[in-house]
Amino acid sequence: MTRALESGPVAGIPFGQPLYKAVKLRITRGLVDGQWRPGAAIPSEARLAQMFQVSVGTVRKAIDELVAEKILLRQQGRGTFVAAHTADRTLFYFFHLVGKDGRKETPATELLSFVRARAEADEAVKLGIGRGDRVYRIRNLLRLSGEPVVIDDIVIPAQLFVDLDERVFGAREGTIYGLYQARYGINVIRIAERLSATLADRSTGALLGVASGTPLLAIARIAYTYHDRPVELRHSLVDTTEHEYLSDLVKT
Amino acid sequence: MTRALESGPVAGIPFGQPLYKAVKLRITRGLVDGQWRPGAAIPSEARLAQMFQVSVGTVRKAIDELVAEKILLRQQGRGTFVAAHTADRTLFYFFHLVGKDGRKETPATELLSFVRARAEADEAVKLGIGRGDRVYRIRNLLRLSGEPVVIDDIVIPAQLFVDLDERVFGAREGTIYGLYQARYGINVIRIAERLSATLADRSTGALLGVASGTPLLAIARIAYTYHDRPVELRHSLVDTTEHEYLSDLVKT
DNA sequence: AAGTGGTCTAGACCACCAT
DNA sequence: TGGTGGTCTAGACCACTTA
Repeated sequence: MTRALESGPVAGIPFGQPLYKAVKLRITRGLVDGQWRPGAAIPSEARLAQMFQVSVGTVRKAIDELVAEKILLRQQGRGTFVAAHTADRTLFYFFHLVGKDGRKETPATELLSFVRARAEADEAVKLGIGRGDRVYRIRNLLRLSGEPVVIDDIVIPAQLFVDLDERVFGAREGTIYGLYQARYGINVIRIAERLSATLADRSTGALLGVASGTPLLAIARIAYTYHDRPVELRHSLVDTTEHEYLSDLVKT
Repeated sequence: MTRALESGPVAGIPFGQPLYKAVKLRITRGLVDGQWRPGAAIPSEARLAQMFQVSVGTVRKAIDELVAEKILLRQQGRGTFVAAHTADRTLFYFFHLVGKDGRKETPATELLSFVRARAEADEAVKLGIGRGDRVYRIRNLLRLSGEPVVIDDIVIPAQLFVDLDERVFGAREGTIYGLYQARYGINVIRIAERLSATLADRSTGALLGVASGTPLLAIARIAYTYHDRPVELRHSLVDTTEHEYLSDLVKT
């Protein structure tokens, strides 16, 4: 088997790409179309090698990258699994607040409002949808140890989350990204965040139980699914009196 | 060659460790003791395999991890190089501020003060030194597009940076971490940061050209060298009027 | 015992770079 | 042209999990 894929076993792949990239794309396709669901095991490396007519080493290299991206999880002796949005994973990869003593805690979410609306121009650009397309706007209050700490304003395209409503959102078990994943097949795999400092106005101050003029951490998030497709905007206001935002590049 | 290293070619390694971990440690040793210097190439994979009496694949796996940690850089056809603290690398991995328009810019540094002092209790713990050990305290003003944006307060142990003084610090070419690396052989390879929101007091406001009471982003950083050894504390205050802090997990 | 991922080897060939 | 890293293969054996 030569390096380039001039007419290989993996169809629909650009020429000149390494074989393992093609294998990675084939596996990703299986994830996108729901062939292998979150929490479940994908076929064994030997089986995939057989399916794709490549060597096990090549399959391993493809899976290596997906594991590095936290899309797949390997468990020796058990198999390779599609990462699911459990509370633990959310806490580790998608929730960056910790107590000033360093402790991590799962936040309790309280739905403040849920409305149907239309995308503003800048939102449409960031979400890759049309200006004026339908969106849901969701406001949540997050508590840590019972105290209000974060106000989250979420914007998601209605076309991706058909028939989502306040009842479904409120009745979910588990995390918000778990709901996206379980009910709508949308798997958030990466987020990008921009942080700045701002001041609490009267209404947000009231929600967070702080005086207006209190400094707050403002976080603008874009959440992405496979192939860097944006699926959610989220703007957070954080009272950093007792908590901090942790930014730490992971080590091996 | 079996998996475990009961009495292998690589001495001084715990039993039961994979061979490639031992190889990785041997390579890291060469980096720590300055055998292979930043910017220079390490021996070829074939040569290392020969030196360590292992297969090329095992050397590659060790290097793979060091490359993933941004400690080494591979360049096809040229060799594998020790990452150096160039302005570009700093901008990409150690400086997280971007303009609100998304543009990255190298900051201009102005030394405000340089004093010899002794470590406070909490600083000593974070730096892994004794309480009261000598440290340098350095205050810098960072400008972006000519405007003051950041105040940096740096604390470093004097024992690691012997004979550092204001003149040496001010006369450096390149980045601060470049100075640590070139003159003291201390290679910062990872940072951890905690962010919160605060208010400008009168003196910091004056330095940043903002009114007291302006919200600022506070960043507490610990910088690490090999083996997770802390070597620098840095506290930053950022005017986020025109700039934001970018937190983005890197993709493959 | 069977099946999974994890490690290690040896070798072939390709792509890229310097000379 | 020679040396470097990059890809791909094939096979052996180990470690771990499950039944």
